[in-house]
Amino acid sequence: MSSREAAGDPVRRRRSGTRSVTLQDVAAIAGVSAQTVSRVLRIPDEVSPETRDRVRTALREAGYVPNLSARNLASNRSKIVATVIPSLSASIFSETLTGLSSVLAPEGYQLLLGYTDYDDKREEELIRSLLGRRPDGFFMTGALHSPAVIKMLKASRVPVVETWDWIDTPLDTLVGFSNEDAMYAMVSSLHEAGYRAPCFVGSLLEGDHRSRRRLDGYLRAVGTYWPGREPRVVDASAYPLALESGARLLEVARQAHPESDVLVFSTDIYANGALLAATSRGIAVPEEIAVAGFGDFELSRMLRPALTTVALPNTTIGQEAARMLLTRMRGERPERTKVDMGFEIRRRESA
Amino acid sequence: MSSREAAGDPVRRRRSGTRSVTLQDVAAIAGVSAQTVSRVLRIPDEVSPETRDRVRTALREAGYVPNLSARNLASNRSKIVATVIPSLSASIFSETLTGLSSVLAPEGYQLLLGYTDYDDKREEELIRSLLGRRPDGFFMTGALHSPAVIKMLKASRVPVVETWDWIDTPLDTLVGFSNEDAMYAMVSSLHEAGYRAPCFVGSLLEGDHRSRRRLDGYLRAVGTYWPGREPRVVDASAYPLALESGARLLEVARQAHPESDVLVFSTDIYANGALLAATSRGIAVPEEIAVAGFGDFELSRMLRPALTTVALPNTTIGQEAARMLLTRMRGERPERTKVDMGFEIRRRESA
DNA sequence: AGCGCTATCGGTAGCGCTAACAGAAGACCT
DNA sequence: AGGTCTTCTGTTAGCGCTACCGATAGCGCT
Repeated sequence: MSSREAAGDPVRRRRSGTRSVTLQDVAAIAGVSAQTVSRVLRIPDEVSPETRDRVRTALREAGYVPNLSARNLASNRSKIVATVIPSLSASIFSETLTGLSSVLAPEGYQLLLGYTDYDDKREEELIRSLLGRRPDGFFMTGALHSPAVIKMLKASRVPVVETWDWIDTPLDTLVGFSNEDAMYAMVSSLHEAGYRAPCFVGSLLEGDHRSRRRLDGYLRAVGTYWPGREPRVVDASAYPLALESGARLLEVARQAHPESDVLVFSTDIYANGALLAATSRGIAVPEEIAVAGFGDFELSRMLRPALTTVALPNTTIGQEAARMLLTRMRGERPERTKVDMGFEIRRRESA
Repeated sequence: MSSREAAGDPVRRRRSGTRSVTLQDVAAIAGVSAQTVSRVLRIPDEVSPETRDRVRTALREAGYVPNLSARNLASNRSKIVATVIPSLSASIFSETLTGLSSVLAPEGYQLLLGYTDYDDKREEELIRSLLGRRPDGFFMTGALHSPAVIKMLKASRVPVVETWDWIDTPLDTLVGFSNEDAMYAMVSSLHEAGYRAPCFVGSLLEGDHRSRRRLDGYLRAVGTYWPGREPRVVDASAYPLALESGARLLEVARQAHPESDVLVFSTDIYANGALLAATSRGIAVPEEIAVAGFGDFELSRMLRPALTTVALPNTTIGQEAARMLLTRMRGERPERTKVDMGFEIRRRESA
């Protein structure tokens, strides 16, 4: 202001700024106030058609791109959904992400992605940094979290949807299925098919909660069908999530429990790797050893023998979770805060 | 309102705000100014040890989570790298993302992810919305973009790294390889191995630029080794990127060009699907028909026969691109703005 | 004692936007 | 005619943070 020329003139601060086009610039071109431009962007119906057109022309002419940080700060809404997955490379989650994004993107939400690498400590840091963006919603893979995580999320009052698991009291909402029941059902199915010596092969990694829940289901099934029997278990924690590991684990399992008649893997990746290795080495599946998986990847039904496995609602979990979040983000209460998406045993040739 | 009773009392505006802990709150607890708290977070060395400890205690006690939107607005840095990939489900890019993130995360950068589904129009909208967050850097898959995209990115003055392709004049920096040369090399290798009737099978989709470049390489090779010969090409655009499609395309290609002795697929996904289908149907590979792929997925070397394919620097592209961005985001000029990560022909049993 | 320096802290303006209010102009009603 | 209501636009005050500048105290040195 020129009124500050006088003696006690306060210092004139200059900040670099974005040096990109602002609402003010557009307003100047269109000959209206910044507020009106803002309205054209957010609630065009409340602006008269003539001004609206004029402003829109100015917007195009100036090449305006709204600064969402500023919008976020002023409106207290970020249009961001923070998304926590265990790993980028596990293709299984990418289907869930696709489902999630396909529902959220049309509503103008962006996904801010982070992965934990199955490490609880990393999850904690990740969530802290994601919370910094003040997301409108939180998508979590898994439903077992450290007290620190729970505390942070509760304190933030952000709508949260937990997925891919099943617990009694979710943080906020839950869209998933019971890994334990699914594995139990798998072993039941194998028992029914006549198998008598199953061996569980899966990650017992600290941070891989879903794999542990599958183990729980396996243990419970063994308790039911072979009471008193020491369960056969092979820990796969040391093996990366890759087909190659499945090949190795086939060896390890047959060494550790030669009497096993079926290997029950905690994921299709291992199972398919084992299947491929068995074929290469001339081990007959399912005659010599049967194989079962978890996840029903596309490869699982393409291989010969095709893999017996548990089909999971990969994509639909993402879509349903997105709908749940949308409801919560509108401030409404969904009819049900827990949705069981179920699972399905797929009996094929491998077992 | 009771607060406005007084005569000249200026209107007292109340905004809801985040209602979460702010710097002010922490400052009040620690008995210092907000500015000092801010310094403890950003440049702790400039604060005396005693105050620093006091502030840190207060930060913990209050459960402070910085509002990055506000920080972004004030500092004009977002610590966000916008990341554009064609598809979430193409596992091949997830490796690149892992590489990217593994280098950027330790530096405090978050990935804001978007995917285009191989659609140029969607890419444009996506980039506009990503730019709204004022990212510090831009990671692009591919190097061929619409004029509108180029204009927006140039205007934003954000460091950009294009990847997975090779062109003369990148927008800013480029970390990739030549899809055309790679495919040319593959066909050369097949020619050298004695194949005489190759057939290209791949997406000719408008937005799938990399696949088209592979076709270009194929066409050039045919021109070199079989001058005058009409190139055999099967358009796979209508088939989703899945193993199942490979099975179908095997049929289609053998129908369309029965005399082909080798099918050259634009991606390992199709190629592996074809391989699996051939095995199921008793078609001998490579005797009856040989198969070559592009990408070298893990499955490709696990199958029997193992797939002859082109190995690409999936993960290292991400890492190198991240380093490139870091340099540019520091405002420095990298020694080279174009880095060729190369490729490698992997001769295996399928061809 | 006075000077210049550094280390440490606080005050203030402003980043670009929107919520909340205010006001003008016309439409409509009694 | 006067009042009320609606439609449209502008003004103002923040949102939570950091850049920028100043102020103060303490230090070593002449």
